[in-house]
Amino acid sequence: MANIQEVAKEAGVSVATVSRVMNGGAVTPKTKGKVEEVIKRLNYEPSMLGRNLRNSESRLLLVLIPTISNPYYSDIINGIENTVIRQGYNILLCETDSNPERENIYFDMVRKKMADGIISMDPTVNMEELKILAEDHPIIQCSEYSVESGIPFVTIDNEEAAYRAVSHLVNIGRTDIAMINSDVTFLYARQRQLGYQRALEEKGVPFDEGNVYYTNGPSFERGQQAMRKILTDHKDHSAVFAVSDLLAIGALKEAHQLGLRVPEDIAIAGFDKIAFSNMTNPALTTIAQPMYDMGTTSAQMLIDKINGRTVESTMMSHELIIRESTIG
Amino acid sequence: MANIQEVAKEAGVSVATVSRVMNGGAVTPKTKGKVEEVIKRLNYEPSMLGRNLRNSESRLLLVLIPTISNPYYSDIINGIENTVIRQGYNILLCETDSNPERENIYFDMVRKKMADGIISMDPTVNMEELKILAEDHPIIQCSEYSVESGIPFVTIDNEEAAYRAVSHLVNIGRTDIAMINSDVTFLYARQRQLGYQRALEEKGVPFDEGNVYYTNGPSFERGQQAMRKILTDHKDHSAVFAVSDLLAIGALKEAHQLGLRVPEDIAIAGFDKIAFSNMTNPALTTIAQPMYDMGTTSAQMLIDKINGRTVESTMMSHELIIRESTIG
DNA sequence: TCCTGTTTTGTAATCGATTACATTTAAAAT
DNA sequence: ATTTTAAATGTAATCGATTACAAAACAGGA
Repeated sequence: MANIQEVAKEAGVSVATVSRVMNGGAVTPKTKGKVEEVIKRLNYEPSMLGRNLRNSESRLLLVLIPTISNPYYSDIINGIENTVIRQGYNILLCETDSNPERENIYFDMVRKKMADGIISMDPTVNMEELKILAEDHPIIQCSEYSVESGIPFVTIDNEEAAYRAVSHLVNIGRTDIAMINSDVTFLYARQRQLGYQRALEEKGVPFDEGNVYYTNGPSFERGQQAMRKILTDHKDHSAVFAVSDLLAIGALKEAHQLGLRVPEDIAIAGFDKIAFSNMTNPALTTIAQPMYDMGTTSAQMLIDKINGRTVESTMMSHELIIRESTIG
Repeated sequence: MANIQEVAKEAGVSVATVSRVMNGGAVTPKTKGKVEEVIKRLNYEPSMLGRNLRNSESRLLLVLIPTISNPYYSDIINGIENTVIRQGYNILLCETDSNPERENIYFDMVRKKMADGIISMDPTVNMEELKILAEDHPIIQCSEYSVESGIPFVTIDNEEAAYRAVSHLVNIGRTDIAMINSDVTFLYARQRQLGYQRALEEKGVPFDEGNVYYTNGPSFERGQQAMRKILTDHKDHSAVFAVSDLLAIGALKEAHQLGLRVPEDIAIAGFDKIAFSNMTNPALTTIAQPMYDMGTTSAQMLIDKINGRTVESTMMSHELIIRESTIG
């Protein structure tokens, strides 16, 4: 592997000239041609390590997610990726597994200059640590956020979205609605519960804490468990609102397993519009978040922040997608 | 942000001594304590950029996948991640979108020393380019591979696995089996078709090319399309073998949509045992690959290769998981 | 005390690029 | 032809670590 010195020597010029040829500096067409010929002949590829050290940047951005197995993140990541690649950056997908140790490895990468910034989408992130890190390094929150942290964020109006989903259930005549929530330590969980509550109270249905079933994270299995609990409680719910599609799909599976028809016996609505929400039978009513745009927006915000520009938190729009699981 | 120079000056020692304190060299307990105090006080974090340049390594490994939205990869990636992190590496998840341009960006990262090696899981990878890259850089193929490339690989016996799945369908009395294959430019697709063929012929059912439905990639939508075609061809198939769970889940959805009962009217088997294969209704019969182990194995192979050790290609075991979609 | 051998510490080169500044070369103006 | 001005090129410092080698400090033995 040739380096810039060898190219310079072979072409009979200085390293500065080679560098200029590479980066579009002022060089005579003649020398440029000569150098380019040598570059091609020696198969020279400039080392990013040298350049990065000199420029004290890595052009690597971290994207923190709790797990890649939740398809919720895939479109957001797509948006991020397309945005940053166009500007000469790359992303490192960081799966924390909600493990503080793992998380710390990634924080360390930023501290040690191996990454230029972070987009955090991890609801389980250690906000204290993140806040401290944000004092010295560019960080953006996407989807899940904390206002008090002072770290810019991109999100949707969770409360309003949940309100709309639950209102829709009420409007099709299902007032007896159970809620499958995840963990109220997460802001989105609290916000969506508020929306659920508001929709019910507005229709004169008193809010009953007993109708909210909390799970330990938004996974398929937890959705199954919650649904089993709901059905064995024998409260005759005619609808279920789950705060995530994975939970809803789990609930759907369990309802079928226990011989119920969806939506005839029980309607189910999810949240997020992950790809799989359309693959179930019946297809799932859900809330669509502008995933891709949330990705591009947060990515651009991060790059702006890296470049010293000031950035503003953004609230994005959402949409209720009515499908088979709540029709009838 | 303090650097090693400032720490050295502040502690009244040389940079060499600071480096030794950081990396466990020989230092007097007294100096060690003094330096550590300064490190803590100045909040010093050694820059990886400097170290990496000096050591000409990045300790970053690339993992090439066509798309993160295919959950097939998540467990493999988990295995890779756990293995490499323990050895001081990190992975960069690279989504190529089957786009040669994107792919080239990642290849460039290796050429430019921003990554130390590659685990390729992308069936659409440009094998010519990969082969050339492998001459100068450590590369391992996982799951999808090419023997002729000479690049070490980790895989399962696709032909045998498909043979078992199809034999199972025959054994439950369904000899009239359609196959939903992806693209035969992929080795796994050809191998699984061979297994399908062998299972049929062994039971005296002649192979009929007309019963194989090719799709443009293993996605849910393609599975739906293929199933629609199968059912409108009116050949009265009593079973479908799909080469991937996503295809099978699409087929399942379409069968339901068209009013068929699974497995009573038509049995469906998939391949890969992705998490969602258990969330459908009915749950999907499928082939389990030792995903996590494939991840750890290929990761260790890559690290071995980086360290100049010789590595051998590995064939891993698989398992037929019989579930509701083929019972009855 | 002096010498030897070992351990600790420091000096300076190195990794591979970029870039400020100095110098040379070429073009334009007189 | 000479001076002025602009463009091209080169020299060397720099980014922040590691490490070979040199030098200094210290211990033990005579």
